[in-house]
Amino acid sequence: MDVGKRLRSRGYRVTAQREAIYDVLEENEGKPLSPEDIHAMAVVKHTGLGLCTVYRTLDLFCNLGIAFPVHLKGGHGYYELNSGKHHHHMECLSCGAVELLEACMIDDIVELVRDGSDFLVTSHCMSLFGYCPDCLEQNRERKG
Amino acid sequence: MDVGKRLRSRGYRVTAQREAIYDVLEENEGKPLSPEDIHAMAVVKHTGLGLCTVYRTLDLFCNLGIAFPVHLKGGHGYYELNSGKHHHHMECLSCGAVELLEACMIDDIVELVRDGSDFLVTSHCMSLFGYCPDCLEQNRERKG
DNA sequence: CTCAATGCAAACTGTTTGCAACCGC
DNA sequence: GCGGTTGCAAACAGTTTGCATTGAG
Repeated sequence: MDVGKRLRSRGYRVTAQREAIYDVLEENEGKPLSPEDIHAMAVVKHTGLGLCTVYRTLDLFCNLGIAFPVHLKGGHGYYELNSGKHHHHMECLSCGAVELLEACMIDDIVELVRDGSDFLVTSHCMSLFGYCPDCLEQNRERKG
Repeated sequence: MDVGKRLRSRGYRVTAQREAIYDVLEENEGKPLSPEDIHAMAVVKHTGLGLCTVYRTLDLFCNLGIAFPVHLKGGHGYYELNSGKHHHHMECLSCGAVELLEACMIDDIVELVRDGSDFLVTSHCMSLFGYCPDCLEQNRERKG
């Protein structure tokens, strides 16, 4: 769907900057880009575009469901003792509680990848996001 | 195994700071901590401990396989056009190339989670890391 | 014409680095 | 005592914010 419509229908203004940024995203569909990447490409389409506008626009696009963040290596650093056991995490969006997740389908996925491409997978990360029991309970109380 | 041994056997020195940091990690096994979290807890065990030492030690611990980074929400921001299609990524550790990965076992995992805990999963992220075909090829040439 | 959106520069946060003092081996 | 390790402060990178100006509706 047209960005202009999606912005206007939600009460946001359609500016040349936002269209330039959207175009860059569209031209690079399926390829993660940093704000700086996006700025570098979008500034060609709209001279004078500021980097902070890129940040603000990406934030808006994410809130509107137009874009979404991708979490690759190099995120904010959290560390954990390497107990040797393989596991993942579930993070509560509300309170930040993290629950351990023993389940891991990674072997199945790696197998699928092996059949479908020549990428050699050596490690991975996966996190689930949602709400922990405590927050769900509190939310229930507040409503009821 | 004892940290002291693991450090010494690799030629690194065993210091009170490193032991304090290791202790904090061990006491919080299974729980992701930020360098600041770790510093706050370790400075109690070793007064005067600097935050930069925490960073250096965590880096060392990761290289030695003693600790490992966990990638939760809030990492370096990459963005992508929301095409509505669900997918993941494979990132090449050598050149940074990113390959799209259609395979997703998330439904199976979510089901497992539903059976095993009361966490409500609303979203997730998963990335595989390894080497892309080009880098594997170049590496082969360099060796042969 | 009004107020959302922008560009700039400055502020802020998380992380890294240069260097002299320190201390494990 | 040698050289790896530390703490400090300053540097750095990525992101956010305050404010006057601009421009979409």
